[in-house]
Amino acid sequence: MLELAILGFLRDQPLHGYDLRRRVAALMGHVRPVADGTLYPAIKRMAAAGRLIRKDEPGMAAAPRRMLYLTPEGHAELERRLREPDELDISDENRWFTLLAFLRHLDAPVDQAAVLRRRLAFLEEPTSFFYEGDRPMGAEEFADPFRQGLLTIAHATSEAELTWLRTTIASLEETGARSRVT
Amino acid sequence: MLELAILGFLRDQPLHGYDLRRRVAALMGHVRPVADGTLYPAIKRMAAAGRLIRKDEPGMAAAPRRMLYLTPEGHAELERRLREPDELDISDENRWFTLLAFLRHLDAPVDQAAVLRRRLAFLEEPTSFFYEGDRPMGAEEFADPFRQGLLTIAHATSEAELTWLRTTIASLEETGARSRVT
DNA sequence: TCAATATATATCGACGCCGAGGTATGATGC
DNA sequence: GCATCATACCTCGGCGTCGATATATATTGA
Repeated sequence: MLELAILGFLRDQPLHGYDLRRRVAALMGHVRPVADGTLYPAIKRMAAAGRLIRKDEPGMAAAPRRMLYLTPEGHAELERRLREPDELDISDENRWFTLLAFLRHLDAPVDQAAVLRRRLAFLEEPTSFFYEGDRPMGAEEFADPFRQGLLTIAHATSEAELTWLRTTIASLEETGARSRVT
Repeated sequence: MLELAILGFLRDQPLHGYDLRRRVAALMGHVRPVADGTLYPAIKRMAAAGRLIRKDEPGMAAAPRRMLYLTPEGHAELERRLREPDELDISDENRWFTLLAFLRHLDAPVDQAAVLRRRLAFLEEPTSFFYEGDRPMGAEEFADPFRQGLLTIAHATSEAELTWLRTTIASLEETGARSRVT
């Protein structure tokens, strides 16, 4: 998730670690803040893997900066991660939101639509949070207001997303079809 | 998160590892499946900490089972975690949902309401996912339909939860007030 | 008869994440 | 003159998670 965000932000423009940290914090930090001890090792890992290169520059305000540039390998890796996200990227809301934040970097609308379809399929699958033996339990079955709320919120959330997904997929596929004809 | 779920499920009834695995998978596995290599070490850890004890029993269907019983220490730990969740339990949706699933085990309605208030405060905080320099960006500012969708969905989600939180807090505090008078 | 599946528990190495700590510079405020 | 803050980077130990792997039994179906 972190690596995807780094690749995505660097795709737009070169950044130094500190700036990257601020952007990542805005995107995901609300939910789960990013520690320096997570970010810098991740940068180091990705540099070692050839996905980005570091260039030293004098600092604007204080200490010297190490600007980070995405390499062609990094670019390819971003595309691969967007085009073929693994199941966790689809099911885990935090990861999914990160993916969504950079999905515009997949160039073909049909590919974007294909990713959205996977999320759609995931949300359309019937699920139950609680079981009594083998029998799934509905919201109306327990007196517990918290579990009722849990199911209510989960339902409302997925309805909102389903609506958005369906209209967006339709419009993307229309765009894709038109461009094939042209 | 896993430990909270284990404590919560065992609070209702003794379970063996395999059964626990199924219940945990239903609650959280939809989003992020629980591996055996995560569950069993967690059980072992908690047994070592005195929060549960294991008793061998012949298996119903096959291999022998190790039934898990919550100890008074485990019971106290569950209560502590429910009463004083850390910030991540409040902000991370997956953790929050887990907490919500077992919040009924806090006996005082005022304590339950206090926890909901923390989530309410978190959701009421204004946040922005993206920044242009220092300026937060609204949904209408980017052409990117995916980032627009991201903000739209996040907004719809939190509206649904806010509504539920406000009504539930009100009713819990009314109950609490009534019981103090009685 | 043999394979697959469900039940049932457990370990191990690899790896990523986190919090704490450390270093250095320039601007701001008292 | 000095402390504090924001900028800017980095390491390390500890710990939890994961995937692979191992073991054993009973049932179901080819």
